[in-house]
Amino acid sequence: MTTPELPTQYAPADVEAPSYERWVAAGHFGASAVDGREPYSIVLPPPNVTGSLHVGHALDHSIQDVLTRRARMQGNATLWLPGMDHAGIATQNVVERELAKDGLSRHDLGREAFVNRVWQWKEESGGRILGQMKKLGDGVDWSRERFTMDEGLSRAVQTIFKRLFDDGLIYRANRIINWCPRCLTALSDIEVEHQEDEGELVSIRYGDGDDAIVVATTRAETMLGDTAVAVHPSDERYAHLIGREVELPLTGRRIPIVADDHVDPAFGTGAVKVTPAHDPNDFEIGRRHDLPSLAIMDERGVITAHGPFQGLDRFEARPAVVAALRAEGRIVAEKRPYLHSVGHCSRCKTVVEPRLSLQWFVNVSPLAKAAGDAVRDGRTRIHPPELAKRYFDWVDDMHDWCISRQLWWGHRIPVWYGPEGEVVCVGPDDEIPEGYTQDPDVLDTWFSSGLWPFSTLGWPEQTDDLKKFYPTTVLVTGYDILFFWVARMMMFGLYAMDGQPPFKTVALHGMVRDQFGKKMSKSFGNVIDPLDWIERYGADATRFTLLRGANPGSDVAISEDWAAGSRNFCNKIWNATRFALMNGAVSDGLPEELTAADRWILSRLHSVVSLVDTAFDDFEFAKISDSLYHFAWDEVCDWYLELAKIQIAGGGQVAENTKRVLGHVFDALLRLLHPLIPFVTEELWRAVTGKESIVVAPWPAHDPALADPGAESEIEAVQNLVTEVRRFRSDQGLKPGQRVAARLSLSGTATAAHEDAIRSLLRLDPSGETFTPTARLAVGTVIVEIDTAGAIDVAAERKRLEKDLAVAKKEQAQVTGKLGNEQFMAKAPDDVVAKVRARAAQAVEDIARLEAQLASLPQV
RNA sequence: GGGCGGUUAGCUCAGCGGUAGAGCACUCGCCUUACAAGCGAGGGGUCACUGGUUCGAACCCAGUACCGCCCA
Repeated sequence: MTTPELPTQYAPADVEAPSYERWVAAGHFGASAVDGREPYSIVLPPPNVTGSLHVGHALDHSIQDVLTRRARMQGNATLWLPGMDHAGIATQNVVERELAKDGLSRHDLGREAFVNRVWQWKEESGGRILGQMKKLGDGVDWSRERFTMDEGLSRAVQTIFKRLFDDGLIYRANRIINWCPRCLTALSDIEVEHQEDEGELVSIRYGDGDDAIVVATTRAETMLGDTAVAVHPSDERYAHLIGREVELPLTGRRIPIVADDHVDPAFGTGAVKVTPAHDPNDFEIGRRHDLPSLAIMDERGVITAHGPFQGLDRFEARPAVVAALRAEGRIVAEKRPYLHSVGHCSRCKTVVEPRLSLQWFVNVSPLAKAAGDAVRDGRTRIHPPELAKRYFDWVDDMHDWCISRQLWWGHRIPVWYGPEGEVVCVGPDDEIPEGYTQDPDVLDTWFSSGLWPFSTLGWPEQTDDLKKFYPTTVLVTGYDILFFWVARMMMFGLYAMDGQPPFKTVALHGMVRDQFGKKMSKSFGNVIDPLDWIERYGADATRFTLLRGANPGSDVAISEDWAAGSRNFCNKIWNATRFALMNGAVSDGLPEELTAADRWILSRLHSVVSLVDTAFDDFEFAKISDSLYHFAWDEVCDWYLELAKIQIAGGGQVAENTKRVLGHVFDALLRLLHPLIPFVTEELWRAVTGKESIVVAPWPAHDPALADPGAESEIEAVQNLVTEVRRFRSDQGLKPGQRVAARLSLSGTATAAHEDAIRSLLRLDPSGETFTPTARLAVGTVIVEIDTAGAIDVAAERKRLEKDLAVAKKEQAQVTGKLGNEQFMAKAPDDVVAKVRARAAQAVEDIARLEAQLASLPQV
């Protein structure tokens, strides 16, 4: 490409899709198990096939893309493996809603037809996500795309189920589980969201006279299923009642009063009703006292107990029961509203009903212990480390995991029942015994996504992929699913892979929030669609905005303004590179002879490479983005390009050399930026180098030999001088373009060799024969005399000088205070004392200079 | 109730023992031929509060207040 083809504004839409297609076609993202280089592997946390990518995914994917793009440039055998999970409940819900539009339920279709219907939906919905990933620029290996319901992954599910079953770690039991009466399935503990809801607390008197006992409840309707009242064994108020029976109102049943250690005597009246079939704690009490469990609701939460309440929904039954009790004079107290914690289905927000039912469970204790130990002994590192505690709290106190779901969409439980009640767990290659029927339930989606880091690599076969890429290098995900998902992968990975954890590092990021740090929510109307931003600002700008705010483990606030800022940055890079190309920048190695400006920018480049490399070690994407942003904009664009203009304008060998330095700097800068903003850098880098793709270019090497403190201080001195004089010009109302005559006394200072550059940057003409300065500036030891071509604004100048003088005097006071402090002089380290001494000297000099300048101002 | 994190410029956040920083927003001046998605200059902070440690604290320690998150 030749320069004139680059327009003055970067147009992401023209560049993104073609670049992405070219990358994929060239096979740049493909990984190979026979690649002899160091492996670097990441498995993408699979998005739900039902959903679409939101801005949180955009952050998660951007981070993984940055890591893998850099790893690839560093010469690793790099794998980023994409895929989706089947999201059992969510997907089934979506398809059932579709059916409901036609007045159909899944039962009308039957299991097989329904599942086929879901597969159809999966094709549609999954395709949308893939398209979104391409728009973001995700450099994933599409040839390895996986889906949790694929044949291979299903085989993995069945294999591990059988192995756990045979090891006695999977069992079936009648337990109180979390039940969603709308989804009609069991849920695990973590699929229940607790929130403070307004309810009621009703105190009910059971029994009469001496036998009367008052219990308090937020769920009055469950009293229909009470089979006891419990009190604490040492509670003297009730000692005389223990072992006796009391009549349960409305039912006429007589129930025992039992003593149980788990009753809190300080809560309410100290007596609690016991409903073993509808409350997990009561279930335990029931077990300890051998109480019957009386179920009073069906799977939809409708009362089945005989009597006037039969057929009422649980929420209709509640006031009805209270009213009936009140009519009998049994309501002793009522508190309304009463704030208490209520569990909701994380999928549909329905209030969860504890329900006694027969379900499959994983005995997690040995698995969870191994998962904790792997982090404790450093085989897996959680980053940032503060979040490891949350992980430990969870795995060290994990309850058995209910894995059966009463759904049709998912991996069916590989257990078959014989006519005589035989139970057989069937492995993928086992034969199913004649006449047996399969368990109707499917497995929790997390059961299959827990296998993701190795099932996607071909497990249970010992594939080359598995050998090459497991354990994966790093897992990138939000801290919110540390125990939903990460802990499960740890448990299964360690179990299936002989104690090898699935990842060397777990890098956690935060949630994406709006510009005020508020959570994004549809009802609040502050949701940002990443695809919308990609269209309006470009994929690079979208990514850069997210990455620039991404500090390890902490939330990321973003706003439209910042996306515009990122777009501006991309445009800046675009134009700067365009300028370099217009001036003949070539990247074919550095010249022998370098100017101070050249050595300065190379020194700065070297130091930013080192800074970026260090930040990568700790996943400090904000720091990476920020240092590159400032290096590119403040140092390359604002100063080096301006200095290079002068060097090129001078012609000769220096001009030729400058073109090569420009080429070198932009080549390196674009490569450093590429993982963050892949599209614009690809387009520009191809133009600068004429090579095929930056995707496979090497990551810039950190070269300490380029460090040049001498050049740095020389150019800094030039910058200081130029800034000071610009400030004077601005205060004096001189237009930026207006040329004025000046006399510079630079000899003996660090700026001595740069008069041409200084004059050019400041638009100062040489002082001629008739030069008569109207203003005299002292910047350090440099004297600048200027003919401002008119009367100078004395008031403005006085104000400026007085301000500077006040600052200098404050500094002097502070610093001399320190030097006069014996303790400080005795105890502070030498280098600090030396620094303070230097500051003191500087302050004295500044004050003298500023006072002299003030004195020389004409009196008004 | 238990735990974790936070409180620094108008907003979002860096800084974590030795001269308070960035982006955006704001003010002023500029279409200075790479870029107005830009250039130059500028204003703005008792670093939540109270004690302590230290020659020295935004930074370390203790407590208080408020905010957020996780778990029960």
